[in-house]
Amino acid sequence: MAGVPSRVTGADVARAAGVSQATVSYVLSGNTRQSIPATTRKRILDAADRLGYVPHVSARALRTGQSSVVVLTLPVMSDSPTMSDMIESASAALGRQGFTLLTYVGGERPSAATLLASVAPAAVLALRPFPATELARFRGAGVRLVVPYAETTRDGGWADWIDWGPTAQLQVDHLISRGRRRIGFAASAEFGDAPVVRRRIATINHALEEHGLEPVSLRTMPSDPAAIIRALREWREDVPDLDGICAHTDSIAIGVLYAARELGLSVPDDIGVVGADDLPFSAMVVPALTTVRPNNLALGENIATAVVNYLREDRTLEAGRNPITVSRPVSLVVRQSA
Amino acid sequence: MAGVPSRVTGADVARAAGVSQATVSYVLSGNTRQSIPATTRKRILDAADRLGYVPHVSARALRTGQSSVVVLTLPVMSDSPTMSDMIESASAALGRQGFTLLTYVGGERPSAATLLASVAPAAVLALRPFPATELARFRGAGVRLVVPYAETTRDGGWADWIDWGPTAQLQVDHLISRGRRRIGFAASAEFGDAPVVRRRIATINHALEEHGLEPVSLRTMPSDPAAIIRALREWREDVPDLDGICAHTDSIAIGVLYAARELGLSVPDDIGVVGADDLPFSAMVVPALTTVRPNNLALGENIATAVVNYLREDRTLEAGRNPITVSRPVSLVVRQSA
DNA sequence: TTGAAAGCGTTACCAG
DNA sequence: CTGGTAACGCTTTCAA
Repeated sequence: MAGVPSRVTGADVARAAGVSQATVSYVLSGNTRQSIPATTRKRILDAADRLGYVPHVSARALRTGQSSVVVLTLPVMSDSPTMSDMIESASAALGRQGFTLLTYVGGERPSAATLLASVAPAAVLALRPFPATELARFRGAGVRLVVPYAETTRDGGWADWIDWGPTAQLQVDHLISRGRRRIGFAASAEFGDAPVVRRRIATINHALEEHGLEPVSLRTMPSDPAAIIRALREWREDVPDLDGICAHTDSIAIGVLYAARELGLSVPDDIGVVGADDLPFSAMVVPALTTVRPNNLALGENIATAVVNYLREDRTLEAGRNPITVSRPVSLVVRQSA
Repeated sequence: MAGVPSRVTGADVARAAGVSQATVSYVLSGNTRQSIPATTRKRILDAADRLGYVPHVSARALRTGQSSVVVLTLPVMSDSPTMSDMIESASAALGRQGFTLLTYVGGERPSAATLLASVAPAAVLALRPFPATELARFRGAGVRLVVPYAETTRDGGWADWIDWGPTAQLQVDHLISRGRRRIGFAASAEFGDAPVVRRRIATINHALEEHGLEPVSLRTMPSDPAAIIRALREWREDVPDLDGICAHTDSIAIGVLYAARELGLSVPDDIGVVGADDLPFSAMVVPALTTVRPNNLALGENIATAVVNYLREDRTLEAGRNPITVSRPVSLVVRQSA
């Protein structure tokens, strides 16, 4: 029979090294307030290594009341490289600061209970605001920071996070500078009217107003090819002078390009299209997509920095106060579609 | 001053409900071996609710030695919907069984230490085999299952996992049935010669051999548009009769389609291309991509089931033994590219 | 049916 | 500099 190889504990190491458990803890947890002679230290380190000692996280967390886990909750594991890159770089940056980023993918929003029943995160990052009741749960469980994605909710959810303004600004400015007068926003069904979307539309409208142009025409694009064609045709019927489209993502933009071609419209002559994300495909479609390229590595690092600062400052969670704002560096990539 | 709102513990609930801490534990942890009268139970539940009690996972884990966390480690947060869908459905299925799936994105492979220093997972899933030393670490930390992605490594890593055979089989069978005689495999630089890749090539070669055809011609495609064109031109020069390409992913396939168009080649007349993944874009490119569509929801559920069964059976980790094999249901989607 | 109490593996105070 | 030892919050055995 296999038999569970019972765990090597600090006491085992102490016995092997001929010291007390306390001394082992001082050495292995890197406590600097207690000086330990090099020879004792080495004896302990050797013994720990030989025995294959692995500290018990739960015991440590129980004792210290601290956790090094940061959980990012996502409703779906998005398929955009933007999200991927951002997560990668945030993960690396947090790792450098001694934290571990773990991503939870679940339903609309994971209930606080689900998360708390499994890990005891130091911080929780989310794309949507949490209702006040869930915030309270987190606080009660010792979670020190919860950062929903954007905008304050009526019931006291957290405020701002990633700043989407510049993305929308670049899109609309470019279209206007190319002489477009009637701008539309092609939204994604996936995002509904999430704060992200509202923020971008607000930015666009602000720019349009400054130029004395009509407010943006909003349209949600489906994902089925035939449906996209229909949607664009109807959009053009409803807004005949529509001549510039800001797409929520490159995926949406590519769908619009496809539909335009099928409808016999010329891009960019009849209509200009600007995407957002700069997907690998976007350079290969015909016409090549003009789009907004995010610096996702920088974004991820900005997020990590903001989170770590908050945690280090030991601020407590308070709905609607001390909002975190993370800048999202972007640049315009001009190709052929606008 | 804010002041850390000290945590509500089981003792607090016991005091409020006028019972002992033990009784609280029986009720709140759903222990069935101990019967508790409905009135006492209700009193405890009410008190817990009123006080906002959240059980302390670390304390529980320390006491029970069990964890409900399953960690999936990924070298990069892949941007394919295949991976996304799979993770989503595995997460949901594991959730139904009382486990929480958390994804860790890190470097090549996270060192076991990183993971273990933060969470105490019940199981770890990975895309690449772990070296024996890391496996030992996991075992020492009480991790009950570690499942690398594919094939046994020389130093005793784990064996098989997801079965990629059928995907390759559908690709090559389709090309052969359409009269292609000289088949190539367009690989992705991202995957190098990962087990996944070797497995697929082996399957293709097996099929080719059965039909008395030459072994597959392997080529790694770059991601830069100009480089892709160059790569395809050179490939055609080296293998002039190349008339069918199995691509590792739809992304790769779309790159090939793009290069073929730029080189004045007709797809499918001069060369047939079959992708794998069935990305949303794949139906919209010209010519529309013939591809292999995975049933990712089923895949995710299969993974969850396999993991839970292992955990429930309480098997211990043993390199190279008791391999998990998860089937990956696929179907062929015939469009225009082959 | 309830409760007292023993521990799970750590950390950190305080005496030696 | 080192080592007892008291928590941390929970589960579960054993007695009442």
